[in-house]
Amino acid sequence: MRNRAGLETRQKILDATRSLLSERGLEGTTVKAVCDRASVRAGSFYNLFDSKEQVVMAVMREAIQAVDPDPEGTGDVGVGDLIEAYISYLGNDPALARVYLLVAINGSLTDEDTARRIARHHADRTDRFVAAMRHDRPELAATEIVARVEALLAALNGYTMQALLDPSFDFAAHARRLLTMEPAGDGA
Amino acid sequence: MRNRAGLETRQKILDATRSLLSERGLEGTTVKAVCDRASVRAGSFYNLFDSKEQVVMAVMREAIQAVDPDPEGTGDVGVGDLIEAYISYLGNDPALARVYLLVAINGSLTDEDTARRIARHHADRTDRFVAAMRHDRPELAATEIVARVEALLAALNGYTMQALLDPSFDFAAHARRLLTMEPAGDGA
DNA sequence: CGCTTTCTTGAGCATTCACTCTAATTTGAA
DNA sequence: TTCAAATTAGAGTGAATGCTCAAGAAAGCG
Repeated sequence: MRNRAGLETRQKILDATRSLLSERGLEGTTVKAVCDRASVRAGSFYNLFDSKEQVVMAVMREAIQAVDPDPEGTGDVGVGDLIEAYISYLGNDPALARVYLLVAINGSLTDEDTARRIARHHADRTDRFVAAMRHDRPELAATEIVARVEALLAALNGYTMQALLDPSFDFAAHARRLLTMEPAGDGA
Repeated sequence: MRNRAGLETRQKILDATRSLLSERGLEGTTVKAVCDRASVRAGSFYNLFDSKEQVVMAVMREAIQAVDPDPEGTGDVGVGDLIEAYISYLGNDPALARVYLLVAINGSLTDEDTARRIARHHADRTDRFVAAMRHDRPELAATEIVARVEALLAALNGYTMQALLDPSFDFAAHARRLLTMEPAGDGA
């Protein structure tokens, strides 16, 4: 093993970047702050990463990956399972969830690649939820399922945002309640 | 009228700041960029505003105000009216909506005052929607109404975020569809 | 032990940032 | 027309940013 030390430093930098992004946002996450928190000098940073942007993107990819723990191939997953997985993820590592929203909204304005990445992830997530709802409610029409999933995910994202803004917000309870909601057909 | 010129310049600066925030986000909105777009020199900027933060806050207050056009005192407003108002606002001036989300998520991390302002606005908006839903469905229990409004607003915010990320997203159609959704009581 | 590769250091670079200041210009009341 | 206040211009400040680089320390191989 030739570069163990380098890998350890790399991890320290990633950890520092993730926590800083979560605590202070994009603007507050400077290379100096990252280096200080990681106990590393600027030279080491640029020995392992080409730019600040590259680290931020690495953390964001980490966040995207984590948003929905991968049930890879499991066919009998319901919407409830996906929601529960998301709840526990957001409870265990709120930092990553914050980073996701932060970088999505900020990065998408300036960086086209980020915008595509986020869009792609959202499409994948929608597909996953659609499959889960088809498993739960095989009697529903395809378009109906998509519409419900879109509303569900929008609400989930809205609650995530709220949790980011207000730490005392009970995300789990609100998220679970979404499970009991469904279209009435003809509304008020 | 002693300071008409100053007022015009002030407006030019506010317009430039709003559009820049919407297009490039907080980081991309520099004082130089604002001055360039407003065709004004730095000296004029600081003659009218104390700091960059002050202009950003002014635009944000504008955005908060605009998010829900004020029906001030009108008692017979339904949820549908509020949603339609929001749709037309977001359609007519997407820049302000983007600014709102942007500053809410970024500013709340660093600035405590912004965080309070956003929280307060969210509470007010919730109250408005609760009143509207009470008008539509007087038979529902208070707690039930609050729960539905919370889900509705979360979905609305989620869709807003999506519209910000993807300009081709049909916000109006999705927002209107939320009107037809309601809890099933006992879900799947 | 020697020797190459990998890693770290930390001073320092160019650039950009928000912001200041003085002098000049414009404005509007008298 | 006069004059003072309001407004603007634009060079300039210091601090902070992302990033570079030459030199040395540490690590792993023979």
